[in-house]
Amino acid sequence: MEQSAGQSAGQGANFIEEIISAHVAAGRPRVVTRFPPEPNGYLHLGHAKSICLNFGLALKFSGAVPTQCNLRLDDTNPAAEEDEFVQSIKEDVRWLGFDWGEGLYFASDYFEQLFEFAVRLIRDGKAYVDSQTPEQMKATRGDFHTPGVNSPFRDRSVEENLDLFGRMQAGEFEHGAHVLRAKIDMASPNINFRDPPIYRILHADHHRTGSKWRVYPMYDFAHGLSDAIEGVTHSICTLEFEDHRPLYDWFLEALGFEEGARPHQYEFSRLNITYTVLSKRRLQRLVYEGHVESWDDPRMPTIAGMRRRGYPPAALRHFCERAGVTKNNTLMDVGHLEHALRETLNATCRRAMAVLRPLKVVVENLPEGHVEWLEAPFYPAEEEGALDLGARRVPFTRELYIEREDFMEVPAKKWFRLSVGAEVRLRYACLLTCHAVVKDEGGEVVELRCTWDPASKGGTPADGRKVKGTLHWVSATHGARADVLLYDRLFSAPSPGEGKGDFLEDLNPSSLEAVSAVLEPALLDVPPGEVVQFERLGYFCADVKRSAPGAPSFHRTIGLKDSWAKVAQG
RNA sequence: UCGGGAAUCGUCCAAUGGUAGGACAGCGGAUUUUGGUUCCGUCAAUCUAGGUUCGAUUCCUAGUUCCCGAGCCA
Repeated sequence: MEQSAGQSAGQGANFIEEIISAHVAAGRPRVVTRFPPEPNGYLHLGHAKSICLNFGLALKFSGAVPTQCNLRLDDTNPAAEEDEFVQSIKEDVRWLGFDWGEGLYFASDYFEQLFEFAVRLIRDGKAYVDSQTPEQMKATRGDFHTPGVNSPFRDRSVEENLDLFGRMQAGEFEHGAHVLRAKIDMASPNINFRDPPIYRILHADHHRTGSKWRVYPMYDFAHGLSDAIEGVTHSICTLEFEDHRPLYDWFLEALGFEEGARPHQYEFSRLNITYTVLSKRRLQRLVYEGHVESWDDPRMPTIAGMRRRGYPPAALRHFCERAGVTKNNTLMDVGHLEHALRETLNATCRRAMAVLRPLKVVVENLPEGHVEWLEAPFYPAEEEGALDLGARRVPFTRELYIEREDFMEVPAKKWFRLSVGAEVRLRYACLLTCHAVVKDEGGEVVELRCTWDPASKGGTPADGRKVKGTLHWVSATHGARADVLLYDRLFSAPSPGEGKGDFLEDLNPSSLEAVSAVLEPALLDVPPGEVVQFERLGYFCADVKRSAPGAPSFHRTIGLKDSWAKVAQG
């Protein structure tokens, strides 16, 4: 969040920063933004981008003028909104690393004022109660090619409108009987101007105002006015609201908010990422139809899901920062996200060894019952002067496990892992040569007979001979058996549902696989929520939900880059 | 084709009349007790056609393609 304090946006500033820079340069006294989610679902990566943008802007310009970014829950539709979502939203924004200070608001805080604003519009002849049925309204709205026609109720008197609106709120009418509409222009080429509804009857209790209200304001009416009430200067939203902007301005104008002191709306394009879905509707289906366990299923692109998966907040922030802010239609390669993830994890995670698919190795020239505790650092010494952040001891015994895929009976070309007659290094331990395989009745390799070179203890041979392959391993006698969950992308198509009827047809059937792994002893101390690199495999997170004290339950956050896989493919 | 938007390497983002640059991905190499990391190198783009200009990604004209909009959702 360092960057020159916004005096001049400078090179690489996005278009919104440039606009704000110009405003600040022209003497605007403050910058106020807001993040306005509707509490009817969990926040996802698309929201993260908006959060980083809005809160990031307040941070960026704080050196130039007083700034603030509010968190406003846009709770104007009690039918869908729940307090559970309010809590998760607050938690997610905080976890991402942002602070709304005193600026926690609810659109429902303004219901009283909003109602008064509506009454004012009626008094000014700028709003009326329409008593057409929803079907009639739809039919008289016209379409892209034909203008709408005026409602027969359009010219009701102010008194009648006031009376009806009051009785709507008094609960005298059923949902759908009447609606309050702004009186604008039924022939406008912008359909949002064709007398948009601004208040509807909803006999639903609200999570904060209870049963007080029987009419609730619509988005177009409530949003801009809430911005104005809060003193928001820059109201940032996504592109689909672009042609709502004239309406946003219309309400502010109609209610006398002076140009120059009122908020303005700016739009940027929403985030799309390959192999995932980021629409609230689709995420709801995944949860409610049971395709995932919950909103925080580690395969979900929700912030809660990604947190549980093992994403550090910095990875999300870096990703959003690099994704940029424009009005282009984009589909970002998920590789950008994965890169931000690995980059962050690589810099912070401890290393340890675990074997996902164990194959037994017997070190024949080691005595039965032999145990030697070898020291292994938690962090690789990448550079000179790198901090030594501790080490653990790993038991070396006669019977070990290595990764099944690290042995090949008939070695492929460029294979420098284990095969009969080949020598490899066991990381931190020694050089090891395989002499024979033991197979079961089915002909499957179940055990390798090997010998170690005692003059290579620690992994460095006395004669300095080169060994290309280094394998991870775990003692068969000291290793702990544990189920490890391997998550993969939720969808197998870059654009789920594209060209198909339903995005669910592209669900990846193997997005979750459980393996019975063997963990080195030090892994048993990993606290829930921590991510550790299992060397040569990837980053694994001790799940906050499934772990028990002293018995972490790991899942894969993301694998390491695997250039051998490419070589092997040819 | 009614209105509103957008078009730059495979992907994302810069360049605001003066050498089209960065990141991700890819490819090649060096280093490496993780086929990881790191480092070096390399491939690769201005939607099209006209025009203005010494010079156009940028300005003008015409076209093309894509996205959004007809909830009492947000």
